[in-house]
Amino acid sequence: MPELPEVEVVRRGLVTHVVGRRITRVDVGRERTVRRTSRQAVIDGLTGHTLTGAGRRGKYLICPLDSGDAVMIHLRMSGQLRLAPAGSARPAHTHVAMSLSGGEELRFVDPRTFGEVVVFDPARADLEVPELARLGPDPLEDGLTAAGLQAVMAGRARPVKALLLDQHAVAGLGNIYSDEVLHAARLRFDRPAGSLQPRQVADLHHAIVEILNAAIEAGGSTLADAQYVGLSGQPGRYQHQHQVYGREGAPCPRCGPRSSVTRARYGGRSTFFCPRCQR
DNA sequence: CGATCTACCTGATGGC
DNA sequence: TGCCATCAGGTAGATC
Repeated sequence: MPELPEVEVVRRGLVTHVVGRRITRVDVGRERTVRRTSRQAVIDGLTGHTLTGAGRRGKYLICPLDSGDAVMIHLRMSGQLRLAPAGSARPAHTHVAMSLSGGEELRFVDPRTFGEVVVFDPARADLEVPELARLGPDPLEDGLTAAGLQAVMAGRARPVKALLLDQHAVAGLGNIYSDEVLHAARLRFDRPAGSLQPRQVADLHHAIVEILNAAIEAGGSTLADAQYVGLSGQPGRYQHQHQVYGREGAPCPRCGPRSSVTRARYGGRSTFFCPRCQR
């Protein structure tokens, strides 16, 4: 599932392959993908225009257009952006297809249709994409510091994992990376956030930055369901470095055979941790 | 404020 | 072979 590293890999792909190329034609299949506005608004907002950049905040892609508008793309659970030769067979669940000058097509493919494509006026962002303003700091884009993380955690009774997953607290972590980060920082998912010692917050901050950067370097994580691949269809490689996520029953990489990775249910989702070294 | 639940949606997988 | 239940999880919103 796309979290910050996967979205960042896609963003970089857009910078390399899409920014600066004119969108000559737009097809919108399923209306649900453009539900925020309308089919026509997305077609009109993109056709004949060019992405002048590609930005990211948390898991949101935000690309300015030469019209003065911007396009926001959120992959949610199963969305993919794929670049392919024009005229090649479109994958199932291709909901938006943008023909680019130069003969390729940028496709938004999303089996579960949770994802979104929105063209909006940045001057009206508060009205049209209000969630962007509510995002917490992006650990990489906004230079989140240990002190900044401390401010997020301080005095909170909520489990530390709940805060890591809360995009209003910190933007970009999802279920996979929050489990990995907590393992690296030796913290249990259900530790009250406010109970962390300054040293532990510093460790957590360090783990967040290190793991997100390492995952980006590795091209993101592609799980068995292959829900995430990059712009050119390339899978990520960071799943091979996962220490706990999806590894129930395996020996803890830090404790060895003395402890095995345990799966718990937290907030309706799977949580993987080592009961020995995470406290 | 927060905990918990639900909705949204499809595909893969496991049990029988 | 099919059928049904379950799981995957990002985010918003309702409810207590």
